[in-house]
Amino acid sequence: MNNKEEEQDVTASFNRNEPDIASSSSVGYSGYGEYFHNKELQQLESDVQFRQKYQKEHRVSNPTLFQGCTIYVNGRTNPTRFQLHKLIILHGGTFKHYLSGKTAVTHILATELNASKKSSFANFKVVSPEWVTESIARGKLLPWQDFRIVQVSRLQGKITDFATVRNCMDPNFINAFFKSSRLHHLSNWKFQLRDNFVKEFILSYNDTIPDQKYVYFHIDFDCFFAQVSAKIDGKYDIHATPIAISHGINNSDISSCNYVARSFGVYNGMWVSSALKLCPDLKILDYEFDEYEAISNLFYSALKDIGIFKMVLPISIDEAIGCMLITPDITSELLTQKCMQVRNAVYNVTQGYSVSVGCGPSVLLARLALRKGKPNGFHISWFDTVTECHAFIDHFKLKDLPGIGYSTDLKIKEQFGNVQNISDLRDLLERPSNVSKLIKVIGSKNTKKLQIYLDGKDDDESISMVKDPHTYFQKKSLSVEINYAIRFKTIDDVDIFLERLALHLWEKLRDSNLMTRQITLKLMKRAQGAPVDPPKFMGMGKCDALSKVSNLGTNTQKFGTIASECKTLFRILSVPPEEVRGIGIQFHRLTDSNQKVGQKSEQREITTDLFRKRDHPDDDITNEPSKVAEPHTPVNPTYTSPVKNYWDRHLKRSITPFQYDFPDQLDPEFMSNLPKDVQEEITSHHKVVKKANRSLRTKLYDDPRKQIKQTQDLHFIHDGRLVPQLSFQGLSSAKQISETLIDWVDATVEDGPHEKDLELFTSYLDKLAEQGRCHIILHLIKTIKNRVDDHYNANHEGLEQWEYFLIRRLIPILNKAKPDVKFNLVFDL
DNA sequence: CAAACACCTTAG
DNA sequence: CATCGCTAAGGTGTTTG
Repeated sequence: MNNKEEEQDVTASFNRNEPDIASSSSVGYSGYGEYFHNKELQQLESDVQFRQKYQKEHRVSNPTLFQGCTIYVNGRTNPTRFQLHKLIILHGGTFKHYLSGKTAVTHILATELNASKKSSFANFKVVSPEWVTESIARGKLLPWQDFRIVQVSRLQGKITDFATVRNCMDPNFINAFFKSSRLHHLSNWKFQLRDNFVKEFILSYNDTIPDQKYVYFHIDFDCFFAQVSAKIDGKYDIHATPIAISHGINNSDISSCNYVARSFGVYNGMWVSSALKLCPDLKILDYEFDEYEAISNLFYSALKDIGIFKMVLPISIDEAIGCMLITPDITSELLTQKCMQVRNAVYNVTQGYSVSVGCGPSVLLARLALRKGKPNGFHISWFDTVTECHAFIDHFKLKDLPGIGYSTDLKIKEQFGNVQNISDLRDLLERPSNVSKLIKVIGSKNTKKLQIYLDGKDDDESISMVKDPHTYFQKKSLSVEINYAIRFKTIDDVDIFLERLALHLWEKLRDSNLMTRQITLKLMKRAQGAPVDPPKFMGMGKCDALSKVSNLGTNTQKFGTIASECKTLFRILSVPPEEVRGIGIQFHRLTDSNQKVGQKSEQREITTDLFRKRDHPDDDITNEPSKVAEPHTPVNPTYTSPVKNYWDRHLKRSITPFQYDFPDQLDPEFMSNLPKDVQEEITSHHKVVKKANRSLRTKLYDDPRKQIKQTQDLHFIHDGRLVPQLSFQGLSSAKQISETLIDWVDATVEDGPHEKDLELFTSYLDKLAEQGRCHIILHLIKTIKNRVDDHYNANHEGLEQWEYFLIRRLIPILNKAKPDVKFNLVFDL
């Protein structure tokens, strides 16, 4: 099995030998139990057949390694369950797909066990998959005890059971929440699938793809969660019992329900309480996230192994688009055959899960066909005439079109009255006046997209997904948000939580080898008049969404910078902590951190020499969070932060660009009357607020010494032309500007300069650069550099920021302005 | 008038 | 006891400079 070719060969023959039993609902069985029993027998038989065939083809004798072992694989493993299945049966073992059968399982393979699995598997030999691979490698059955999965809680060291996590200030809250959040899982799975796609794409498509035409197959599980959870639960017939997946019993979302339940009017997204009114017999089952992932892996490997797709585009955990190269001999018979082949392959590889397939000449038509094919079937939208195509599209509802959601649907109906089917919209848009009305309501791009869809064609986004999937699936932003169970009492709570949330996102940034240059903080604020306790337990209720971006001016992967920026942004948004119902952080404008700054261009490498004597790292990549905030334990239950009181006192007057008028200096008398720990609390808080408030603009205008003299519109002669005299902060003489810069550096050695000021200053230099006035730029940079050097012994964080600013933004301006100038000019500084 | 920004919408 | 309302991307309208 060490041989790569042999391994591939195994995969191919493994699939060929699966019994062809997937002719959808026509499988004859009288009850679930019997079906289950038959299914298992068939599987056993096929395993044995496969083993025999393999032995014959490869002339190997009867394997005995795992003889007598009946093995079940739990959760996500490496190698995958699919691969382990092959390994086990090829070496004489028996593979069990379910634990619910009568035959005793001798071993369970798992990488980790959660608390509930730990207790339910207590009487089994639970081992890691290495037991299988190592045994095969050594050619003998190794003692299972050496591969025993001891305790997961020891491995993870965290209590992530939501029931034991008291509230959002619990250090394990974020983990506990995400572990149970279906939406988090959906997003995360998508992230992984896209990531894998991009990685595989580089390997398998490094040759440029010719401008190919495809036939698209949109493949989607029928009520995925419901199917999988029902199979795990094992008690109900998915075709006879109404089933829904949800956490709770009352105001809890139904994430997936089967078609029996839908026949009662139940739908996804409905609360359990209302669903039960429609369908009192509805069975509510739990999520089985590990199993969803395992089945999805089988699903994707099945799609790749069929061999009819040039490319399989990941849409989600249970949904993919297969792209088949178009050939001249395409017939509807051929497409029919391919659809059935896909359905059978998935059914067999996943051991009994049904998918539906939609097939068409565009991504859009494949999607609409899928809708028609559901459930447990397929449909092909292949038309000879435009009229036929229009007729097909016309009978769908507006909301069936991708991109038309609840809100857009409503807007269109409000504008045009009751537009039921797409045909109604087609008729409306015959008149140009209606087209402009539609543009007013949903915008020009959306209108254009709709018009393209009316012809059964793909919009630009779908085209770019298909033509340039590598770019399309590349990550452009990273974010995290939690809008559930968020309840804060003090600004301190917020800071601690923000730090944890930032840590979560920072880890993703680090793991993806990325740096960010722009951070957004997003808050959900309890809407005016909304009840403090919303109908849904711990829910966010009706909220207003607020957000604020911050440009860092440099690419960073520094946890400290990121966390402190988030805290600053929170203060700028000025939402009282107790009104916060949701909180999120986003990173935008990402760059690759592997691409070492110095490598990129000769210029940068040389410019870093400017500061070489300081022996500083030349990028922002060193960044381990020094310590993760631990929760402050309240002194007593009625404890309210003195920071909040202090804050409230200054909340009344609001005159600055920011909503808070915070004193520049802390009142010493006020401070000295406070206990020491409270003093510290205020000082640290004050520091962050100071940064939020600090802006060179406001500061300078407030400062009477720096009252701006109105400069006359003088012009300097440069390069034989008249150029307008530039000014920075209303100051125009070089001397005045230098003084300002020195003050600026002095004022910001501790906390670093404010981004707004940096931008202001850079744009001033840019203008100078445009005019080729390098000597002035040089002079100004030199002024800053000298002043920063003067402060060097102070060892403040702000100095670092100044350095980065000089290297990253000022020197490039200089280089750009005079590319022919030798770099020793820079050294003349 | 382009870029930046805040906010909205969608999908699964 | 309840309950686990995420996240990336594209669009729109307004402000800014």
